[in-house]
Amino acid sequence: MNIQQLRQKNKAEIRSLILASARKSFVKEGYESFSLRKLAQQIGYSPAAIYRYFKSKDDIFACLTEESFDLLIQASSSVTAEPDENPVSVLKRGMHAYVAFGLDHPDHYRIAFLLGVTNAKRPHRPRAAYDALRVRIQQCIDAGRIHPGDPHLLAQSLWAAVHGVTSLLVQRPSFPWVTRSQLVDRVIDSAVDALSVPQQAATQGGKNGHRNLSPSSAPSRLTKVPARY
Amino acid sequence: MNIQQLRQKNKAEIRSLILASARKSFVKEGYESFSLRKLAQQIGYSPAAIYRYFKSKDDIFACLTEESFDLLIQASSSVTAEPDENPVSVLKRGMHAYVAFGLDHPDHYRIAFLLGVTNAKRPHRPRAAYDALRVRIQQCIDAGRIHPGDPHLLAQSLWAAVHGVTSLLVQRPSFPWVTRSQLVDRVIDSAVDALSVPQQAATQGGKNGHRNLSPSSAPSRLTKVPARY
Amino acid sequence: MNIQQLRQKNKAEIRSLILASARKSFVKEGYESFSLRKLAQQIGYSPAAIYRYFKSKDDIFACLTEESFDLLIQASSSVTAEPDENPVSVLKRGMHAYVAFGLDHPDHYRIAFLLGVTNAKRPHRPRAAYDALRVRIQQCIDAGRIHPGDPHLLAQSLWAAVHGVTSLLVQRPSFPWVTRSQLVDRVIDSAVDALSVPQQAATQGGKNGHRNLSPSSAPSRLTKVPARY
Amino acid sequence: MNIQQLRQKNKAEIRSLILASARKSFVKEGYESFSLRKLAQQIGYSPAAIYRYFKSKDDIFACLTEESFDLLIQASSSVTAEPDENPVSVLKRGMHAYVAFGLDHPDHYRIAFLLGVTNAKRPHRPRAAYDALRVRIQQCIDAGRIHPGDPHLLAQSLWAAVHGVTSLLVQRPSFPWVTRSQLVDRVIDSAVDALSVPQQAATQGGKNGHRNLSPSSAPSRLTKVPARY
DNA sequence: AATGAATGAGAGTTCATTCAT
DNA sequence: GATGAATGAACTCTCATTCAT
Repeated sequence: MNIQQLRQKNKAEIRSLILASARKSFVKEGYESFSLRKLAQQIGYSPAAIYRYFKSKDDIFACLTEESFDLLIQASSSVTAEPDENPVSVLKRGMHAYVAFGLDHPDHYRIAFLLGVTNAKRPHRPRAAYDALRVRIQQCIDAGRIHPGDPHLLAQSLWAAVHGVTSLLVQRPSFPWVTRSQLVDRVIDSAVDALSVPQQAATQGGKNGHRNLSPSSAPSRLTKVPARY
Repeated sequence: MNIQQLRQKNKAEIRSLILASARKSFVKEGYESFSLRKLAQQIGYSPAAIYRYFKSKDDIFACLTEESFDLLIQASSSVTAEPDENPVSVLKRGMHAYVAFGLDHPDHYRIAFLLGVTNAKRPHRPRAAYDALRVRIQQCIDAGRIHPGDPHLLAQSLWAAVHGVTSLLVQRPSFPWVTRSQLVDRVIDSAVDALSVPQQAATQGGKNGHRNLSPSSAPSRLTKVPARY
Repeated sequence: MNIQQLRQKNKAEIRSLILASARKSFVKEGYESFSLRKLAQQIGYSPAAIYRYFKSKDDIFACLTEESFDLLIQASSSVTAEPDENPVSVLKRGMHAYVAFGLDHPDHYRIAFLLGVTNAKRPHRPRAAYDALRVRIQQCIDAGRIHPGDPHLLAQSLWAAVHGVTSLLVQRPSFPWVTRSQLVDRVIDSAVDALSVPQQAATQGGKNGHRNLSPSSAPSRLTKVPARY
Repeated sequence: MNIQQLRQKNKAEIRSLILASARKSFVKEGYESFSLRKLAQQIGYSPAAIYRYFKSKDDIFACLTEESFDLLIQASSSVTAEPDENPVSVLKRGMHAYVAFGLDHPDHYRIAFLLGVTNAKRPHRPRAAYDALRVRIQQCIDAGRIHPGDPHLLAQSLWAAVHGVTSLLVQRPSFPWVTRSQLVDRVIDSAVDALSVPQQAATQGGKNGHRNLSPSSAPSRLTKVPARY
């Protein structure tokens, strides 16, 4: 089995194995019924063995949230500008990457945002993800594509948008949502376009330039965000 | 009869007391360290006494989430159109009421959206709040103030916006947010205005009619949402 | 309902009602899950109300066993000699009455013999039933129908026989027993006949006078024990 | 291997220790006041430690009754025919062994027959003991020593006899019994002899061949059942 | 006569954690 | 490096019982 093989590996990998199993158990069974014993059983170890790799249960949780944040930050920072790509497109692609990460890894997103706070005994860093956002906004402003304004305000409002759609979809999977791509596109487009300086002549030929409320396909084409949600 | 009523009233009050204390403990100490014993101690009862008012711990949680949802729904539904008020204003005021409720009662909001899902053994109803939103959007569309489109898509995108800003502010209180009213206004304005049919001539005399990104004061003036956040 | 009507009655009857319900609950659900609360609920009273009628839970149990013994004694003592009935017949009828009581009221029998002992804090009286038996045996001896011997030894051996068959049938109802009447007849006949002075000439014409091992129908005819088992 | 065996042996021994203590506590204090906590205290363990050896309280009870039945069956099956021993003697010795086991191990007998039923959630097996009895009876019939008849009827009647005397003596130790050996001999002799084909010429010279009601010493001499009761 | 409210005690059970091996 | 054994603490929950009303 996978587990047996992994058990032969080194410490770091076993830590990862434990964390992965912990995350799964934790998200699936909820806080109350998560226990080190069950975790140990799932990975084929004795409960005591876990203490070779983690100081305590809290330590596991801390690592769990840390890891989740790292991945989230990495996912949303990994978006870099393509040659000749306009900064608004980069901004939107970053936001799509953020959402995509949350939808692709709901366990990580849940842990990072649902439990990381109440339980955390040391400060965590959603900050980094936010900072990347703010930098990209500033670049849009500098390029004259977004109306000047407090970059913090703008970044926070965009963060609210992506966090809102992500967390709703992740936490209420059984709600009768419209298709994920429609919803995500709409949220991101609304949030960004509302801040944008209209690019009347070039991009859209319509005389009044008002935004089209049917599912905007443009962002999907521009960005490389997989259409999987 | 009088006695019976008194007793029932008393019982209901004690139930409320227990629920209030439970909510506080629960939100403050988190799921793991919440226990009936501590709860009982906090309200000066023996652990066994609680069972006169609630069938079990799960029952307490169920009541907790139910109550929170009821209040949230009630808060966001309570907004009704004033005479001659345009439907977009009503929509925005409803969204403000939603956010205001979350910020005013963060415990309720946390319980409704953080734990209501993972833990709930019976389906809950964020639905009602969403439906109110959808109806208001439809009224905007009917009035020609919002571009026609799938009301579900529009409602869900607005919900994402208000939930995003609310949950971020509630869950990350220590983050260096801009002022709450600025952020909330911006998020709501962006989300709604992005969907709106421009009212060029009448409301804004500027030649290009683009929205002003400095804190929009218009909605605050129009709506009666208290400026408490 | 029956319960409602009974509730109007006097103290003694309510005591009986409680005892009856207690017996049923107790025998059905076993010792471990029997509780005053459930008992109270079953009879439509509050738990506290029971204390108007019984001092404690132990008191209820004491009364329960006492009552069972009383009924058992009464049942097996109620057999009296008919005119011209020979004493062996009376003896057997008494034994049949004992068994019949146990089979007809398994709850009473169980309580009297299964739990009355371990739990009893004051001495109980299976004695009376035994004494009746002993007296009847003595009458048989006096009539020359049973070989002389220690009446205690004889009585105890007969008691063993009837208790054995009764308790097995009562406690192991799912065992594949032969028909109850066959088994009971056989046990009583064996136990008594083994002590008896053969009545060769009159009753059985066979030269060796050995007993017939096919289901002896004679006792059934002689006695008035209902053939219900 | 050695270590593993030692550990297993040790584990088995501790299980036995726990079971023994449980049996004693249980029989002595009765069902109601038996608890894992007290049990743990008696054997010098923490309550939680017991769960390393038994899955639950019910598991302990199941093992308890199982063990008791095993021993009872083993005890009564262990009687085998000596060379030239007549089958009636074997039958009686088997019955004596049954009673002797019950008297020697009253706790086992109580658990097997008092609680094995009410409490057992899975069917238990008094059956095996009964089957051994039936086989021995059949051998007596085949040898012409017992009158032909339904072996089930005969076996059940004998079982009633031995169970009756055993359970009375075990459950009512304070009753003024005659000496145990007298009573047991009488019960077994009556039950068996009543079924037997008289062996007039050889064994008993008396012209009427009637059984002697003074304590039959014959079985005691023939059998090897210790005269300990 | 009966109840609602309350409690102290205790039940079985699970947990995170330690430590000798 | 890993385990078996063990524990103290805590859990949810039920119980018999009391007492003011």
